[in-house]
Amino acid sequence: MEKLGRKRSEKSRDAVLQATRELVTESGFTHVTIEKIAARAHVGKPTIYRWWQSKNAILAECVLGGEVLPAVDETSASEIHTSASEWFRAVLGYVDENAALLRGLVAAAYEDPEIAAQLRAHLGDPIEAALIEWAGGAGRETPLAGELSPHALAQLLFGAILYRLAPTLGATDASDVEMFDVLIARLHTQ
Amino acid sequence: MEKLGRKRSEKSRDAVLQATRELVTESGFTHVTIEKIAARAHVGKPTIYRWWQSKNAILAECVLGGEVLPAVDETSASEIHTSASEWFRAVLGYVDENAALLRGLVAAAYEDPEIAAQLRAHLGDPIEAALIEWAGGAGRETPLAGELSPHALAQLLFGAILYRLAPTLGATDASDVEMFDVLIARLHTQ
Amino acid sequence: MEKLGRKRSEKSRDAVLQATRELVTESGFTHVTIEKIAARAHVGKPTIYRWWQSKNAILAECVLGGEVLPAVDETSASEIHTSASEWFRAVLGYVDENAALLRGLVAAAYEDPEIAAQLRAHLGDPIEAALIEWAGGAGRETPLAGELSPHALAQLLFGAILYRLAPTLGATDASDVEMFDVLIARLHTQ
Amino acid sequence: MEKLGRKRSEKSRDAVLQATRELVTESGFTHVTIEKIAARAHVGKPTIYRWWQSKNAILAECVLGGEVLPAVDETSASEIHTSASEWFRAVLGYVDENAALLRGLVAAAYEDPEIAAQLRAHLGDPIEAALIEWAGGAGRETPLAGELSPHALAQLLFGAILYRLAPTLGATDASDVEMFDVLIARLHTQ
DNA sequence: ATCTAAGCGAGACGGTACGTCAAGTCTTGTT
DNA sequence: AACAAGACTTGACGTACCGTCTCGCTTAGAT
Repeated sequence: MEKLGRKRSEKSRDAVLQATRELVTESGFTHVTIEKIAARAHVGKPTIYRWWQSKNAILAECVLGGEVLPAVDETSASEIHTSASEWFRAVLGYVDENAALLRGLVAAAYEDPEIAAQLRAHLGDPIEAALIEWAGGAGRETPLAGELSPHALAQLLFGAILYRLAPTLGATDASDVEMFDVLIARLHTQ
Repeated sequence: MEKLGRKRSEKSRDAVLQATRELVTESGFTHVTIEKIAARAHVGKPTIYRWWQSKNAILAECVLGGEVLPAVDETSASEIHTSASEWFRAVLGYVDENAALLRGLVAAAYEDPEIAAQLRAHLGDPIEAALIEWAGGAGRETPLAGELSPHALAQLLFGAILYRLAPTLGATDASDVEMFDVLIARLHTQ
Repeated sequence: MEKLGRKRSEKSRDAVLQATRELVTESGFTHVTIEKIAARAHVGKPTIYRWWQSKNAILAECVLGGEVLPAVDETSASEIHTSASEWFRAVLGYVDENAALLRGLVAAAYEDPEIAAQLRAHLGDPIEAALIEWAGGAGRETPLAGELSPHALAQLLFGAILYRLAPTLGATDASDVEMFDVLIARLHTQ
Repeated sequence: MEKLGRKRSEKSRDAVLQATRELVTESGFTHVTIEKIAARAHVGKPTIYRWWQSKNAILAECVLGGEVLPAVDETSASEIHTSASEWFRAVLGYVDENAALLRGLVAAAYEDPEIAAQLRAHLGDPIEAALIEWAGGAGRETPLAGELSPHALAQLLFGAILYRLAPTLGATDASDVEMFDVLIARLHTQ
């Protein structure tokens, strides 16, 4: 038995995501409503509810929809610090570009574990994986005596991103990158 | 010209704060409404709007109302690490005790700069002040070569608290304390 | 361009009007609130505000919604008095049957010209038209010397209805009909 | 035991009545609130509630407070029509001067029997008494065959006043006076 | 000449209803 | 069967007034 009826309209999907991006950027996630999204996207509300569970889910798909973070290149040990530093700069670049959207998503994550899980999957886990890779693979996951494990360092970096995203709290200057450079240096020192 | 009219009812004030604490703990900040607070506190809605600007403001007063963080004791240099470690443990204890309320407050901070400023004033600034104190006073505020400044370290610790508060993201285990111990060791090492 | 979307629910419309009729009869128009109407009719407040401008407008539609007054039969000149007397008795019957609703509507008319206009259109104008018909048509509209014009008589009868509706003021006995009989006799005398 | 404490402040009383008169004239009785009266009169709300039962009661005292209608002069029979006509003109003059206040009072009367009773006592009863006087005293109260009794005529005139007060409904022209002249002529004819 | 009880302006209180906004569901007709 | 449009019930919003209740402060007869 094959499926009957019309296929899902990609045009509507894209219009919804685009409208959401615009509205969040313009007025902040709090002031975005499903009704405004539907109106801006020329889409019926039932269409939205058919495909997304909540306003949070639309936002998550906006931010984390495609490929989010760059892959880690395999590099020689001598270039690790340079490569890692560049990689984290790219991460921060992505964060800054999507600051308004991510801010809303982070706010949502504090009340909705589902969103928190998606944030972890698309942001936290890749960071930790990259650090483990640089630290020398899974075998080195256990914390070094008196030093930070890749896991702990990932937490720290994720926290730094959360801090940077908070309005007023975090400046958007380069201090985070320098912090990271100092910390990453600890990873391999001995 | 003296103050005329009836005085503000402290009973109502306390009832509102207590009701908010209960409701946030029971169902999460998102599901708390002004109407439910008013009903639970046996208080009229206008009374709430007379004294608080928003639901966020009530929450902020709940969490940050009294004395929040312990003061830093003056200690001898030899005891710095012990003392700092204990102090940060106390901070985390406060955070864990008020986790549900703080989670809501952090979520609000991501959309409301006013709340963000209060969070910084009551949590971030005391942490930074303590670190500066331990680092040897204002004269040592500038970052040490290859090390973390007290300011950067405060950002890192605040970020760690944000991470710990996020549902699913942060575990409530002792790892943050250990992270802190490692980092604080860097402050004075040279 | 055709009409899109869902049609207006006649069920809701009828429920609102019925609930209003009941509530006005039970407790008087002053104590009727939109919220009570909505609750009794099991209808949302926005639905009410979508279709009616005010509480007054709902009441007006309740009272003046359908066919209000009986038409005037064409009758031979000899039967005019009998016929007119019967017709006015029917008018008073309608007034008495809807006394509670009309009382509220009249009260509203004194503060809201819109309601006053509707009252005139559905009650005053038909009365005047009937009197003109009995007086011999439009050609006889001008006042007879020393007598009452149909227009003046209509004002008098409308005033008598207002008086009868006022609580305490007007008795609900038959005196109005007799007054009318005396007055109508003046219309055609000579 | 005599009364202790301060006497009622006549200044406050007058200020309340004056403020009410102004507010009703400016915006209509519906939009007048106790709070606005208190503010305009520089008077506390409890002072108002201490002396008046309701907003209606304040209005009633505004309109019907002093001497309302002129007394009927004793006149010779030959001058009755002239005298009665002048008297009713004076009544209509009073009505027109206080139209805005009376309109509110009439609206209130339709929902509040207390107000209706006051209206009858200060307006309806004097009219009926005057008509009885002109008709030749109490002995002539019974209706004349085929004519209107003074009681019926009083109802008619009161109704005409109600009609004249209603917005849109009644014009403020002289037609009511002429109507009255025609009717009063019926009183004594035979 | 005090004392003291009531009246006073001001304004906060617990409530009720307002009119609006948005949520998520249901209906209608079109593609 | 999925779509755009839009009416539906529900429930919370923030505001306006209600009528009551403190607040200190007059004010004036009783002591």
